[in-house]
Formats: sequence, structure tokens, C-alpha cells
Amino acid sequence: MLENFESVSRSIADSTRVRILKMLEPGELCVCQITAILGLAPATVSKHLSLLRMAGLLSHRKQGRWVFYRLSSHDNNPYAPPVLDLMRNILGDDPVIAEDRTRLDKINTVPLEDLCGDGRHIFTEKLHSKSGSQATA
Amino acid sequence: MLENFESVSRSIADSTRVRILKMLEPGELCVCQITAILGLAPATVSKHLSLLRMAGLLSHRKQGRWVFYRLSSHDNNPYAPPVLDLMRNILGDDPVIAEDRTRLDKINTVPLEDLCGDGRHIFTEKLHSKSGSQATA
DNA sequence: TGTCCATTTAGTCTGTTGACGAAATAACGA
DNA sequence: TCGTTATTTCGTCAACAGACTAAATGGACA
Repeated sequence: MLENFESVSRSIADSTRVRILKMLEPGELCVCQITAILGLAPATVSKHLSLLRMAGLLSHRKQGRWVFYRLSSHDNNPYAPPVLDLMRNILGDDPVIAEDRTRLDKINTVPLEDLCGDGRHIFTEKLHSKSGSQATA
Repeated sequence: MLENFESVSRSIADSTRVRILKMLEPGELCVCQITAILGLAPATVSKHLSLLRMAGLLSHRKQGRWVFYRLSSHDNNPYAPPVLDLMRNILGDDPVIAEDRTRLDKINTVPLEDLCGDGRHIFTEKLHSKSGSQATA
């Protein structure tokens, strides 16, 4: 009960995890895509994703070497759905969230192989450069 | 934006603060009443209340030497109302929350002067004793 | 004015959290 | 099978959070 609610509320009490939840609204993403958008170390991102999954907010599936995460449709935690519903209706106009969305759009124009492969660092750098918002990668 | 949401989500990410929000649903309470129900040091409770107020979840009014807190109806933080609405619909059947409600009912039978005065410690002790749930103070 | 008492603030201590790099794991392709 | 690569786990470290005690604040009342 209170324990389940706490795992959800603690999950959304961190801005990085809120960013993850918001960037997954349009659909599932690979870990390397999420990592590129956030600009954090893979280990850090993995830990956040694991925590969100444990709280019942995310589901994941493996496809080859890639792992895709999506907003959960499970019933593990009864408090997850109402919280996800609430989040869907807010923060769309927040600057940080909006910038993430811009990066997401840019990332969707690049094949996963390119993003996660050799060109990874170069692309991620462009994604987070000062002129990143209007650069065309 | 994200900052305002974070102050709310961090507020509800602690079980003590969730207990406070739930015990204030029926109506306002004095700090000494909240302290008695929680069984924590007054300074600790005061800090939690201050944090909840800063997040826009609580309002307060002074009456003499007592300070009464209630669920906020202000518009300081746009994320406070939807979160309070969500909370109203959940956790009513949680054991901890239910026990707090029992203590609240018991406290409401005692005049504030008695609760905050000399008999304070004795009453609080009864409130938190093993047989406290069925004791009649 | 001075005392009493509810509440808040200040200071401290301990446990938790979020970041990282390095090492382990797992799956693909040669 | 072996190397490569995406992801996770492990170990570490600095920053934060929540608890307490002690001291400060502020209103009530003699």
C-alpha cells in the first residue's frame, strides 16, 4: 500500500526520471537513445530505468542487443496508472522537457545503428551543443 | 515548471509527509495534534510542515500560540491541486493511514489545552502504545 | 514587563541518493 | 568460438534528507 505508493512517488521525485517518463510518451525508446537525449553515463541511465521499472512505471523488451523501454501498461503497482495519467497532462510546455522532445525528434531521423555505433559520441555532442536546438545533425 | 512539479513530487515522496496530508483531509489540525499522531519530535514535524507549505500543498493560520495547518486551496503551485486530488482517492485503506485516522478520532475528543499542556506526554504515549487502537485514552 | 509555552530555526549526525568509471553480462556477427 | 557492443552490476564518492537536541522566536496572560 503505502510502500507501493512510495516507490512511485519517489520515482517521480527526480527530474531525470521525469524527463525519461516524458520522452517515452510518444512511444518506446532504446536505452542508447534515452542516454543520448539525457547526456548522462549509460550506467546512470540504466539505474534510473531499473528503478522506474521496479516501481511499475516502465516496461521493457529485448530485441537483439538493444533494450526498449516504454510506459508501463502492467498492473504491478496500482498507483502507477493514475500517476502516469497525471504526468501526461502536464510539463509539456516546460523548457527542459521541450528541448528533450526536440532532441527526440532529431534522434528519430537517425537509424539506431548510427546512433549507438561509432558515430555515437559525435551525434550526442551535436545534440547537446549550444546551437543544438536548431542544428540539423 | 519542472521546478514546481519537483517540489510537489518530492513532498509526497516521504511517508511521514503522506501521513500528514492524509490526516489533514477531514480538516485543519494544530501542530501539536499532528505531532501527537506522528509521535515525532516537534522540530521534525515543523520542518515537514514547512516543506509541504513551500510546495503549495498546505496553508496555515495562526490562532493565539497555536498554528493550524490545512490542505491548501491556494494557487501558488499549479501542480498541487491535481496531486491533492489524486491523494484523496487513495491510501484510505492503508494500515498506517488507518491507524493515524484512529488516533485522530481519539485526539478530537480531547480539548487542545489538554493535548498540548501538561498531560501531553501521557496522552501521546497512550496514543502510540500497543493497545492504543482500542484504548479509550 | 516578564514568564510560559507552542512553534520554528540552527547545528549535528547518520543513512540514502545520484553521479561516475570499471568490470561483468548477453547477444550478434565474423 | 571469439571479438564487438549494448546494457547492467559493482564499488566509490560527494551531496542531500530526515531525525534529534538545544536555542531562538513570538504570542498570551499575569
